[in-house]
Amino acid sequence: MSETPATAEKQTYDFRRIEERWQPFWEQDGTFEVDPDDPRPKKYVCDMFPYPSGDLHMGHAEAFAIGDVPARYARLRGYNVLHPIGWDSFGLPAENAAIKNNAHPAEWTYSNIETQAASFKRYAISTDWSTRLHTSDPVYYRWTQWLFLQLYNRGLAYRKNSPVNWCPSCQTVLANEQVVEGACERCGTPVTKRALNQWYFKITDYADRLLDDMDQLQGAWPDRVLAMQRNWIGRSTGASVSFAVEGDDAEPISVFTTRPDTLYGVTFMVVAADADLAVQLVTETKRAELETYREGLKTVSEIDRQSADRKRTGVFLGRYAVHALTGEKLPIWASDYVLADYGTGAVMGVPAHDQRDLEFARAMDLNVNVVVDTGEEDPATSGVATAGDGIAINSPKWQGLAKDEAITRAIEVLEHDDAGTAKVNYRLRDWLLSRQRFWGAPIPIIHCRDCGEVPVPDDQLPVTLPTDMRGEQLAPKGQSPLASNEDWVSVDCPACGKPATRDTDTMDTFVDSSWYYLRYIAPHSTEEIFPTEQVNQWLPVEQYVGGVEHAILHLLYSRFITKVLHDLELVNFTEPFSALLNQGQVLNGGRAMSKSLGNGVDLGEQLDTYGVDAVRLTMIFASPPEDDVDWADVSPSGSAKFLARAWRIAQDVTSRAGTDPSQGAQQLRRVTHRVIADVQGLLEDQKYNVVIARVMELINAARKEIDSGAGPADPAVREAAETAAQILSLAAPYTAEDMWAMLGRQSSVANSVWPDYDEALLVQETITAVVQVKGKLRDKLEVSPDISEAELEAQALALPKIQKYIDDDGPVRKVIVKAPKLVNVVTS
RNA sequence: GCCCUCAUAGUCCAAUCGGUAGAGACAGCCGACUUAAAAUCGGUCCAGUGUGGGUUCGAGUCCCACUGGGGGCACCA
Repeated sequence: MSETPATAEKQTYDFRRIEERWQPFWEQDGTFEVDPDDPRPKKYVCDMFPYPSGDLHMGHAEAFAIGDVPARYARLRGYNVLHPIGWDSFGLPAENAAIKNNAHPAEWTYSNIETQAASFKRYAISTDWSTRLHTSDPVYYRWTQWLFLQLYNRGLAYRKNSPVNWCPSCQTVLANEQVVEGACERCGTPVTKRALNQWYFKITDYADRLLDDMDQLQGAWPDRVLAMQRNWIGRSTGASVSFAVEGDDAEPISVFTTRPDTLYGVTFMVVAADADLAVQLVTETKRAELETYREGLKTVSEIDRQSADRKRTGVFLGRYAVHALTGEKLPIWASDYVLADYGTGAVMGVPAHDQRDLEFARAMDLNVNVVVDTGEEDPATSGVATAGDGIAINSPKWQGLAKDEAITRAIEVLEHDDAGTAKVNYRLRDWLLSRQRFWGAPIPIIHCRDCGEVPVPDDQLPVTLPTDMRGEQLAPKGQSPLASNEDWVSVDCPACGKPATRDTDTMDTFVDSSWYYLRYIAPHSTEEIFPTEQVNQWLPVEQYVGGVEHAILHLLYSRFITKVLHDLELVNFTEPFSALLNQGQVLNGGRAMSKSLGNGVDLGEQLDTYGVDAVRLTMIFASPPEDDVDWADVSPSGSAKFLARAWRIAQDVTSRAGTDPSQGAQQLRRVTHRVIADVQGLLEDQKYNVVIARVMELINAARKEIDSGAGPADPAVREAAETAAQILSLAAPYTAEDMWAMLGRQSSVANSVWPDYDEALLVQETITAVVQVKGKLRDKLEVSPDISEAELEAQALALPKIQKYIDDDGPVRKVIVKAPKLVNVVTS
């Protein structure tokens, strides 16, 4: 903390020395701890918490460097900042490691967490470590279980038997969101279907609100994320239509259609072959055929089933439906091209105007009735269904109407005849949350022979995982390893006291992560899930930062849970994250880093070679935060060079701390204040890369002033150096802190006061006005910034060059003047 | 097929309201310092904004069409 007199011997910038000096300082000083009684306005900046898979990698380095910028800036602007950290510490990799190493998943998990925590401290994230939470701690998952029971009590958690996505490798079910192109998101194994009794959250009840509340997020969340969620929810409007079924006791079949105007074109009905409905409808003579068909489907992978050029297959069920309007007989078929879990699992076949139906009709030799004239070739001969707009034909009750009017009319007719109604349908399915694995929060339900499903009473929570299961005992067997632990499974029924069994499934880890941002407010509370009053003060999260890979899963689930909590009156807001920033990926050579490509870059090595600050600065400077960073295109050594250059400016300053800058070199002061003003706007706009460019500009200007201007003693140089240290503290905390100390200011720079810029210094003494003739630049003028339009026009027209153009091009038709920057002379 | 998004020097990227295409950096080249090199300092080269139209006095910026890259959804009736 020397005064660095001009005569003192200069040190060189040594990032290792600086890191070793300041990391312990921040920890002892409690620089980033949150005081709950702090009266200043609150700001909550949150990074998506990491999964503890080994040590931190380049992706973490980018995400957390970016997230730290708004957190640190809010601090400098005088906010009481909450910037917490935790771990998403349940999940399959821990279990796989445990099986391999004959250990308990907790060992691998908590050891990795410690490694990551140490790396985070080295990486100097401005975090309050007392907020730290782990979703695998009983003190946390007790409340995950409590949350489950709240949903259960509201009828939002239920069990149903239905065909589900099954990953044969992970030996567990998968949510729809976890199936990517027919394969398991985690391991890439083709997913198959299996009928299982599973737990679901009724997220579909919230489909409308999840969609409509996106209006609040417009502009504050990336467009593509909103688009993806909209896509995923997939609202489509149309009608439900009921078709009577021939036979004594047959229930009518209800279908959903977006094209009720094509009703007269229905020539057959199709039900999903894997749905119960098919079994109910089939006649005895066809039963065996249907069973054979259904058996065959089980072996077909999702990828094959979805391939477009597959042949249409199906079984006639031997039964007929009755057309709702014409009374015509319609054969009922079962096929795998109809999905059991969308709509009602049945469709009306309109081969003329739906490609899938047409292909099916051609394969099964069914009639094709054209009822919309689109001016295209007859689908029956072309093989191409005409799905576009057109005029209704062969449709007595809406003959001649255009598509939209025909749809409206068709719904009126259906409602009048009691045969159907307007209907909205969603692509979104209920959230399948049970997993047949060990390392997750057990579902707090007890199954009793007499009482059925019984929730675990509140005072018996948490239902903890056994701590003595390890290695092979955890191997996947198609049901949870917990099922084989009889001591754990056997329990007295809380309702009747008789012997009963625990539910042996565990919850999807997305349940854990759907509410952790609320828990950060009081991570150690054993009394309640979170303190509502304080949560309402801190939340919604003002800036949420994380990767776009969570655009649907985590973010949709969190939005859903927040709405449920709102309905339970536990929070007073309906959206958890007011603003979202998706940082890009870190690539190397144009591609994601991966072992198989051998292009991985080790974060630890980068930190050892260039220092923490240089790596952080590189991440931020490389590109706008939402763009990818290609490590092959950037220069951490260049960043290190710049940091040394900035650091030397602070070292060169010879004026004393507290020196009044007002008499300092005006030119440098103008730069400094311009930079402060610009940087504020850039930070608001999340253009963090440009912020760094501005500090570089400031450092360059200060260097010039020291070497060939007013010299190191000038107060403007100190002002520039202090400003640079403050801005740099957002991205390069070690260097900034050391500069701040060298400048004789009290640490920490992280809690310093952001400088006010002086408006007067932003005003230029003269400004360069451009003079155009017909929009082309022809001359320039140095003018006062407050010149009048008339004066500027007069000066511009008087310029000899401009006169010459006027003479050549003909008379002046119009002069556009935008004082003080531009004159455009329009000649004819 | 539908939807979102991007395209500016060799490279990564800037450019409030439509108003001088360049703030910053990497790489390159030249110079100063040095016995030499490194480090440092200074200087310098480099595009008319993917293509074609349109609006305008004026377009990187707004509109339309197309091309190319990235991403999402897709047998969803």
